[in-house]
Amino acid sequence: MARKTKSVDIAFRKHDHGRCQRQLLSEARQLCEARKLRLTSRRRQVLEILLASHQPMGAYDILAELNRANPAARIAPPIVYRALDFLMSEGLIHRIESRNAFISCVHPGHQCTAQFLICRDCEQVAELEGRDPALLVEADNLGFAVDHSVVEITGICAQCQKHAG
Amino acid sequence: MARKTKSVDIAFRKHDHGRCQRQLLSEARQLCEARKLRLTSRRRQVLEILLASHQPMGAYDILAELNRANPAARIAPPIVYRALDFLMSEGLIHRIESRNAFISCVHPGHQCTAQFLICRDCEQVAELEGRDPALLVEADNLGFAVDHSVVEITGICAQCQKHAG
DNA sequence: GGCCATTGTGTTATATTATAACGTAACTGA
DNA sequence: TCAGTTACGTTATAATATAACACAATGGCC
Ligand SMILES: [Zn+2]
Ligand SMILES: [Zn+2]
Ligand SMILES: [Zn+2]
Ligand SMILES: [Zn+2]
Repeated sequence: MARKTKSVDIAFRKHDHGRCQRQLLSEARQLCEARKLRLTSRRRQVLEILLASHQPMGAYDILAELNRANPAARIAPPIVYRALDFLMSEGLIHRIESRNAFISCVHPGHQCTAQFLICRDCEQVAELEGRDPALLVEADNLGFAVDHSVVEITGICAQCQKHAG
Repeated sequence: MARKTKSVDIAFRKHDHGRCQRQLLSEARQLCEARKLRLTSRRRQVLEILLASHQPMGAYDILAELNRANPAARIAPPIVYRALDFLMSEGLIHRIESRNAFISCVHPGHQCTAQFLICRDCEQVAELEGRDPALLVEADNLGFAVDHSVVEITGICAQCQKHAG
């Protein structure tokens, strides 16, 4: 099997993130159009805030950003959580359970099982594709019907190891 | 490789849980003695509350149990969280990140990477042993130094599928 | 266009989960 | 018994998330 690192480690490599951002937003638009869903302006705002980086953000950080962008409005938590629920349900963002945080998906619509490498130094998160075969076989042996999986690996990314070493 | 299901699916099978409980408490005692650690009465109380079932419990549920057992005391959250931190640091319990809950470890001291199957119907949690080779290879390719992993699979266990079907 | 059903938004209040900060008690080793 | 350390207790508060309800926008239908 050839090694695929194309979209795997984007967060940990230098890349044209402006392009990356526009690309992902455009994919989100297309995906919603195809599914007859409304990517409303609030939802788009929240998505754009998450697309601004490959780092996870807490709901209240997103809330603060929203309120900075709309100084007149005084937006409250439920608005953010509802937008996040929508974006998660469509696979446009993911929740990082071990951080109570949210992050934009780097391959929206793939319906893959998301897996994350989380650097506890630089706080960047890389999203990997694929499933864990061994674990699913084991689940199968137990007659367990898988629904959703959370795979989050914490450690130190290559970049931060260099800086420290 | 032979299939090992010995301790893998204990939470999803009938077993003598009284015995299971006593066994795990005894292992915890031995482990703390070996490591010159103090399994104080508070810590033991919290562990025993978690050992009472193979279901995850929230910190405040544990707190309520503690206060039920000690009606005179009025125990406060930090006491519970400190006991939980101790028990986690020694691998006697695990945190279920996707539930903000805690569960007793079924093979304390193994230093394994814990992996969980979580039934969203009966709420039981089975702890599997082992690591995900594919994912770790990928982490390695990226020069990522793994520290800690969270693997939580949600779905419906065999038992609950039967009841529903 | 007017109507209805549905979906999305805004608002207030509150629930749930977790920690900071600080003082006291218990244990440990000399 | 004393000092150093670890664990416990207490108060207050931070951080995360949701309930409940009113109103607005949208979309299909006539
Ligand atoms: Zn990018
Ligand atoms: Zn994704
Ligand atoms: Zn048992
Ligand atoms: Zn374990």
